[in-house]
Amino acid sequence: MTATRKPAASDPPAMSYGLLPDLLGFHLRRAQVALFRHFAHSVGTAADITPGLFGMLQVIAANPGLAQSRLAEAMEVERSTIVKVADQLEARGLIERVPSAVDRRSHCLELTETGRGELARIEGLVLAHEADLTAKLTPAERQTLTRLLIRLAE
Amino acid sequence: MTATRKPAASDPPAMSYGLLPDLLGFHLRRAQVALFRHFAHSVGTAADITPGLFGMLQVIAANPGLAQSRLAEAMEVERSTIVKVADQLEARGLIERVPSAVDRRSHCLELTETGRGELARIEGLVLAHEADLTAKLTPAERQTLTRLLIRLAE
DNA sequence: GTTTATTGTTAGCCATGCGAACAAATATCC
DNA sequence: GGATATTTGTTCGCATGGCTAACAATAAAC
Repeated sequence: MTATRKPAASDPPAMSYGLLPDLLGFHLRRAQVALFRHFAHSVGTAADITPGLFGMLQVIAANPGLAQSRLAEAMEVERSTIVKVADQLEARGLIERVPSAVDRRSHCLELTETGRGELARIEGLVLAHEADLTAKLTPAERQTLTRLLIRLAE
Repeated sequence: MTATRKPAASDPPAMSYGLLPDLLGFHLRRAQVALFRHFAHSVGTAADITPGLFGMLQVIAANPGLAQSRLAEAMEVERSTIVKVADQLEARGLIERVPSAVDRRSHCLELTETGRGELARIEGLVLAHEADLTAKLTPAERQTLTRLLIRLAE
């Protein structure tokens, strides 16, 4: 006698995902959705920010005076996409568009004082979120995962 | 004497990503963008389909007669999102909404003959895309990556 | 038989992204 | 030096993909 029980008529019909479990993209997507949800719950409730905007802020903070076009290249999006992002961050007082001293076409993105403070606060939340999320993995596994993702992406 | 050369004025100023490289979400996103691009180039050009729609088709094919609400649960999206997806797939002749025999509210999603043929063709393209994409990894690494992603997502 | 829940649908909204077109400013090239 | 290209930020329109809220029809629960 096996451990499998007789299926009852009331059983939810077992769901099949077909080929999907064999595809990396399926698991990549699920992991990302899980991460987004976790971010929204742990960081988003306390700071009104998304992973995307946080990434932009990080790069702006790490490269003072960055022109919008450079940011676009770094984030691998179009220049026109950056306009909206900069509008948002500027409207919230986190960054400023400072006219470049050497090129009158370009705007240098700079964190404001408010922006610096907010970013420091958000970084704490993000690091806590990261620690919480990866608590399921050992440090070695975490590193392995990161490395494999990098190799996949390049 | 080290191997570092004297930075010239014409050098592109080295870009920093701040904290981002320490965050799993950053690498997850990059990997996904890379995968989407690869999918678009290898599958999308030959079949006019996206990873999302392909996933829906897979689940419909693997669960004949699935009601829209069940599909929504399986894909973890809202019922209303499925309406648009089903509209698209139906407009393209790949699936049909068959009225349920036992519940006059629900529509059972079924592949059409065309849909079956198309899906078979697309599956070939997707598997080739997958093989190509993961050629950078050994089979063991591929499996490790999948397992770690699953553990992260649950 | 009345109330509650589920199903599919519509409508409107938001976020993220792209592409095309544009004017201003800068580079390049004879 | 002056014509021609290129770069920069911007706007506008569009597409995708997702959400919520409301609704009518139907089914289930009490």
